[in-house]
Amino acid sequence: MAQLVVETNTFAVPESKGIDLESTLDGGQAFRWYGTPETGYRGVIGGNVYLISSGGSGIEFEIIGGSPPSDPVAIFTNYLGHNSDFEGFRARYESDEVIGPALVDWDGLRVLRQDPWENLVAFITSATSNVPRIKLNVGSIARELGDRIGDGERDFQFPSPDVVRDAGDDRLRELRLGFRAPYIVDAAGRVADGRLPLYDLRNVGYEEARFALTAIKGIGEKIADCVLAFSLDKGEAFPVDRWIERALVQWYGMPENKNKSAAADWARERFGTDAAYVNQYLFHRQRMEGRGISPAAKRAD
DNA sequence: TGGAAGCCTGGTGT
DNA sequence: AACACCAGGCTTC
Repeated sequence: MAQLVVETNTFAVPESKGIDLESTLDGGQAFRWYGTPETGYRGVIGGNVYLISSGGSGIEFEIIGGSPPSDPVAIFTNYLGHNSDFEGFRARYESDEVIGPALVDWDGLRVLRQDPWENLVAFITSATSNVPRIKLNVGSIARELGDRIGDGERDFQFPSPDVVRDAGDDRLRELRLGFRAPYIVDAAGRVADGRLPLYDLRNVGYEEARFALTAIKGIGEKIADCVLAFSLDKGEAFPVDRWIERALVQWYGMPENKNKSAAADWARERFGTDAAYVNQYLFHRQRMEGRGISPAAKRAD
């Protein structure tokens, strides 16, 4: 079948100048990007395969798979998140004792605005897991249940909720999702038939949205807060894992006896709608320091 | 109401 | 190279 080839499928996004692709795309909030800062990153947003790299004047991207949308720059900019939110956060926290230095060291890190359904599945798979494995799991679901939209080994559109529901948990077990398989199938059914109005949760308050998510089996407070932060526009979301908990005690003097739930409340009280950005910077700093990667060393190479 | 065990499987370190 | 140990959590008891 003939396909119209448009030669201008490369776009520059000047307002994205300063965004660091490595920490933003491969730092634990999104799981479908592969590559390095040198080669650029290849991945899927919606029904398209993108190739992304950093240029002198901002991020440049090329659509290399799927039917090109009418306004790719708008879709891409939306995915990169709300830059105005970041500038406000930066202004409020550049003098903060803890976040201030992290803002200098990792100032290209942004909170993305992803698709809620795909993001929900990704974080259900995140339970007792790690980034490489989450990427493997999400990739398997896309490859086995989604439509091919490019010629690469990972160029598949993430399947819709009804397709995942109909696949069933035996199939997901085959795809090595383990004990998370029934959780994913259950969530898929709820989204597919509207019992969980996932996309509407962007338009309700944080508490209400969080309550709706945690009502579902397999979604506790941590996973809910990840989805709320990374795809449902909730600045108050503050996912607490062991690393974040440690960071709060170590850097902000939070009492050690708090459990994760109380720690999240403590942080939300303190950071308000900046909580999600604070969380992401704390998490990234902990993760990098845990790997012995210092900003100075990064700058040197 | 808090706390610990068990869950699937692949990454990580030795 | 193989083999423990354990992981960015949740539900259940």
